[in-house]
Amino acid sequence: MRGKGRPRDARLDEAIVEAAAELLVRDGFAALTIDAVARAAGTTRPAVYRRYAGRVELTVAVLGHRFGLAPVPDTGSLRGDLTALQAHQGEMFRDPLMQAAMLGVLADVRADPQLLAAVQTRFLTPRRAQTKDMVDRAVARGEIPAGADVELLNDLVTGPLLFRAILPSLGDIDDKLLAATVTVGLACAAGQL
Amino acid sequence: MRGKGRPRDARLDEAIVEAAAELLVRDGFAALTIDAVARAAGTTRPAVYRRYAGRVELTVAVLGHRFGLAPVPDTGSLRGDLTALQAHQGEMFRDPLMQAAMLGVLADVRADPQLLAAVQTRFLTPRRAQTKDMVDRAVARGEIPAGADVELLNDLVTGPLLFRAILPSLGDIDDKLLAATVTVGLACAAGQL
Amino acid sequence: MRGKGRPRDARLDEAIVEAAAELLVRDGFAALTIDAVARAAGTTRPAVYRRYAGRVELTVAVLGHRFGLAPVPDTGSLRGDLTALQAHQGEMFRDPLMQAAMLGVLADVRADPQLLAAVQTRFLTPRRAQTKDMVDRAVARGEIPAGADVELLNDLVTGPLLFRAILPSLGDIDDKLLAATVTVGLACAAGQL
Amino acid sequence: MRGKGRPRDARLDEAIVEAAAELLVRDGFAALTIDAVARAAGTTRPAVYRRYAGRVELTVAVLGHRFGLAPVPDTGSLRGDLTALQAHQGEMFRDPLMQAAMLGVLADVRADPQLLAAVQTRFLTPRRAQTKDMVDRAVARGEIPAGADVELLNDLVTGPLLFRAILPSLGDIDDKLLAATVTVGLACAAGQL
DNA sequence: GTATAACCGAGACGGTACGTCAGGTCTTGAT
DNA sequence: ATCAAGACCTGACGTACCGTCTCGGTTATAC
Repeated sequence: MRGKGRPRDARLDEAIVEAAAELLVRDGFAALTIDAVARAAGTTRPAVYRRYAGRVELTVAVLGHRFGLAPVPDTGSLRGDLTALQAHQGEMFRDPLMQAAMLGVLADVRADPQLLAAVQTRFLTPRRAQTKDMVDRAVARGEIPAGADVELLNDLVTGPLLFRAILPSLGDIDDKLLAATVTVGLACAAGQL
Repeated sequence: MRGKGRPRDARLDEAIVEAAAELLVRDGFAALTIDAVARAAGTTRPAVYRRYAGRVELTVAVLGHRFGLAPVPDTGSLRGDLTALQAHQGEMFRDPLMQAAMLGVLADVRADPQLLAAVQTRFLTPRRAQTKDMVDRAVARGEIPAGADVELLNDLVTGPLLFRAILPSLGDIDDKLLAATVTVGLACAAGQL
Repeated sequence: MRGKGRPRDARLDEAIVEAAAELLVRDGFAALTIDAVARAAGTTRPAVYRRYAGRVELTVAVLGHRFGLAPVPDTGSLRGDLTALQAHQGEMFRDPLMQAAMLGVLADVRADPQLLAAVQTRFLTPRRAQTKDMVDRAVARGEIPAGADVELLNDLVTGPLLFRAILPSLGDIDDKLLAATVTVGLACAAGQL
Repeated sequence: MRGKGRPRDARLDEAIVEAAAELLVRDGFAALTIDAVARAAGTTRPAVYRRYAGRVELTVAVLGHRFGLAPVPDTGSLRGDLTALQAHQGEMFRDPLMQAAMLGVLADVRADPQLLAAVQTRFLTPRRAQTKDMVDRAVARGEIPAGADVELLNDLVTGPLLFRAILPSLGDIDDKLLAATVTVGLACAAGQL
């Protein structure tokens, strides 16, 4: 079922993604050019363009490769689930690669609706579903009443982490912040917000 | 008292800022080039460069011009102050200009420490001071005990708004979100987080 | 045997030379900018710079393209050869393109020895060789004694044409002038000057 | 009859012309900018522009200042007059200042008819008149018949000198050339061309 | 004596053109 | 159909210089 011509070099696939990740961390998204990636990967521009339509698509692929699907936690309590989720999110937003890449991708994505949809289905929707499952389980357990606003919950606990990830001059994403967001999340789930 | 050379054309000052604002809203920060701004303003590149060192500085100026110093509210109660603050922040983050410009600026700012400092002193520090005043007044009134973590408070109430502003596919920055953040802010100020 | 990269667009080659020629005739060499050429040719500056190092090189190429190697005449007599040569030179110096371009090139060439050498080998040396051949043939035929000063001959017959070509207010390069220079050339070749 | 305002600084007048002459010889006409002249003369651009409309006008003034009206020679014979004239012209065309400035002026003059007229009345017309006087005297003396073509004569004797002045790679303007042009001039005056 | 006017320096302005960089595309010849 | 190599065309860059203008101050003539 494979095409007729010469097959793609698998080592190039990997070299390109690795080169992109390294360049992102070292020089930031603004300095990420397909040219630089190709050079760092020991190949040429067309070889990169054959795999990715542009630097945004490449960066999204790099992020997806590194920060794949979150491990769905089921700790038995909503507090435990939320704590695990925030620990995971904290780790992700603290990662230098994520910090370097995130803003640039988001900035460029605004212009292209197609790209926006791709990012959404790859990153946002799964997380949202995960949060919903978490809340549903808590409702089933009788921990909280039904009817919690899952979107609100998600944004309240994720927003502060994102905020600190964006500007390096703000405080770290430390345990105190994570604990506070967990408390906020519980209150929101309980319908107190 | 005035400098010695030929004075700057005030109409150009305005035309440039207006052209930049319009282009930002229409095409986004990624498509904002000094070239395009100059053309749209009916002038030439050097005239723009004489006023701003680059597109980031220009964008920061546009934002500063539109979203000048926040009106310091003193409503007599912490709840009132927080509500006013969040209403103001909500309006700002809902503005298409802010949404179009913010991410690009933040992305480019990461690389240049000098630029970062400029953005910080122009936008972040004043807000932070404002929040601190608000809390101090509440302590003086006896509404809350001293010792609240002002930074944490600020990030908890601002982060969710920013989050929704970043991706147009998420929910709006509606009254429900603002009310929730006010409640979260009060709890934080009261030391309950 | 062709290079490896993408071949040059032949239509651009032509469009650039044509645009340059047209602009030269219309506005003169002083107004010939790479910018204007690129615009008139429907392309961009780099495309022009890839082909020519600057406006002087471009102009030299245009002249070389239009006033290629002179057809070597051998009419059987020195008088016939000289008449043919002067007819050809007269036509060349009467051409509006040559009149528009010549002075600017010569003015700029003075500064750059490398450019000077290029112009010399492209335009001066061939003509000089041609004149020498003409005289040698006449000597072989027995028309004139050996030992004529070829350089002197050349300058005596070319100088007056150039002089009239330079300033449009002087007289035309008419048949009377051409006939006079032929007579002068014959006298010079015969060693009477 | 002098204007009302502050009179012009005569030392500046001189400093500007001298600076221009020096720069012309050193760097050539192509590198002659009003800015450089002003700096070398120890003044500012507006002071130069107050005196000359541009670099061409300035250069013309410099040339006029240096190569003023030719001393009208009347040696008693046409041959003597022509020899004197050519000696003078040879000296002029050999001068580095003339060689540096001439071509640039002529190139720029083509575009501007007004400038062309100025150059003509300042340089060409006087010379032409001089040649005519010379021929008229010879006719009066009975040396030659009336009806000689003065313009032709002028171009035949001046052209070769100009030609050698234009390109530094050609031969010098030596005595042999001057002698040849004198002979040519005599032949022309005698109606033999 | 005072007003007027043109000059002076200093210096920034608006704008044209420059020469270059980097982005994304295309062609070639070979695997 | 892929690979490397490499040149292509284009949009945009940031800079240099031009000729002009504005300023505060000076120096002559004219009222």
